[in-house]
Amino acid sequence: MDEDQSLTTALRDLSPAPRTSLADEVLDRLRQEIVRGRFRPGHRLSESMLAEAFGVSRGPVREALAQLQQEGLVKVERHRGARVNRISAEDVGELYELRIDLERFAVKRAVQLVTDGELARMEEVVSAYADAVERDAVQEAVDLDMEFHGLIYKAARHTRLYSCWTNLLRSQIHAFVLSNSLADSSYMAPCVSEHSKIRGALEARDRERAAELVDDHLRGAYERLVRTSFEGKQAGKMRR
Amino acid sequence: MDEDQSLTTALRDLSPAPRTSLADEVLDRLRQEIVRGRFRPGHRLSESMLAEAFGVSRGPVREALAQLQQEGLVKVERHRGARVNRISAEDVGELYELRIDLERFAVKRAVQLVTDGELARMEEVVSAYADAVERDAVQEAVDLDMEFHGLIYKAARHTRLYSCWTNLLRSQIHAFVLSNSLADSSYMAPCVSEHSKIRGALEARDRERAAELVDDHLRGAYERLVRTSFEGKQAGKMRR
DNA sequence: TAACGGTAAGTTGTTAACAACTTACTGATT
DNA sequence: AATCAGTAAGTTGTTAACAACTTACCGTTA
Repeated sequence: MDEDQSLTTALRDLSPAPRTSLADEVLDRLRQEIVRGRFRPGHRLSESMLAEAFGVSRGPVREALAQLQQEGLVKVERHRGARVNRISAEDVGELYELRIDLERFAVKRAVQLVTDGELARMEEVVSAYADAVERDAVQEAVDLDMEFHGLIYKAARHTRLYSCWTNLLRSQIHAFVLSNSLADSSYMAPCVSEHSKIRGALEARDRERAAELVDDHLRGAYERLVRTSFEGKQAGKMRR
Repeated sequence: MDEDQSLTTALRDLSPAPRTSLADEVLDRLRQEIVRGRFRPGHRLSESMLAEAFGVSRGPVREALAQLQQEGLVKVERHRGARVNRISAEDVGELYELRIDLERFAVKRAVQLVTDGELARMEEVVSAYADAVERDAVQEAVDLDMEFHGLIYKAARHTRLYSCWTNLLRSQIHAFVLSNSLADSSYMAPCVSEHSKIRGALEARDRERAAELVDDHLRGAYERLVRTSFEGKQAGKMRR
């Protein structure tokens, strides 16, 4: 039916967000506050204080804190409350060792499954990233960095793999990369062309090259991160 | 001080569980009920019904359901409640594809980090597993299977990797392997010697052999699982 | 007959109050 | 001075009640 067709087409453009729960809103805002460094590591996150600040009751706040613990941004101790996690050199080592393994896995699947729309979006993100780096818009650039890598995971069409990224890796990596980039703005420059090359390998459906590029990109990024954030400490070279 | 020494030694043996939260108790019991098949896929899990059944209020039940969703055992939909997940052929494919990658990763680390105590415990578990298989004690055997693989992840000393196992893989795999083994008791027999060989490679600190054995073990197990549970459907061979 | 509006039952989302626990402080005791 | 019991303040864990939403049912209308 023609009527139906136009109706569903119209509806598709409408109503992107049907209305979310308070817990989700609190979760998103709180995650952003922590990632952007407005709550420092060690800072106590009292449920009642947060509830008042966000204008909700403690229930949704509790839910959000539980999820943020899963993401590694906070630590909740029974009867002792939640604190913002400090990300140690060991944490970064674990995060990147696992990330390299999973993102190689992801990009190899993505080579075969990525859609034209996703490749187009990646190109947009790479361009916007280059522009943000140029303008020294650090926060914006890191957001785009995260989106680029998220697109790779998403293109892999593997729900559990994607969940590893969003629930286990992303938030802590986001927080750490941002704080590092604010301290050392030279971190991001090499990433621009590397992202572009990874996208190119995906478009060319070159599986081995894509995996190799992701590997090199992440190892290089890891090296730069630990060099500026943990120099002096035994930074621990990662084994191949 | 000698007094202190003996005191701490005594305390270490005491109080293994200082008292847990209601949410955790509900979580453990509910997970067990689902894994053991007392709640079938599609079964609605109403918060108030569960609260009454466990003798607690809805709060702890809600927390438990959120965690079980993370583990993949239930699906919670906003304002529509929770249902027990059905594990599809695609789910098993995803689970094992990711599991093979992660468990290879885990065992390669474990080769270098496993302790004598852990090797000893593995030997116990392998023996008990063989015995349970012999006695056709299926449920007990599958519990021990899960413990064996959990020990590998634990020995890898990688908190996020271990979290992948406990939060993302274990519960669904446990549920599926148990239901499969109850239907086809021949599934488990080959695992006994394979477990033993993996333990042997760990003890011998033979990294490549351990990884290869884990790979073969899991691919073989996957083949047997899909053969009996999804024969007819396009089971999808896993790429190497 | 099929589509529509209204309503009732039952569910989840959220709140506010109470119970249990942790922590820091105070003052007595050795 | 150091240790310890007692206590008070503040936190989280849990509960029960209320609000918002989903769903199914039922009679009406075209």
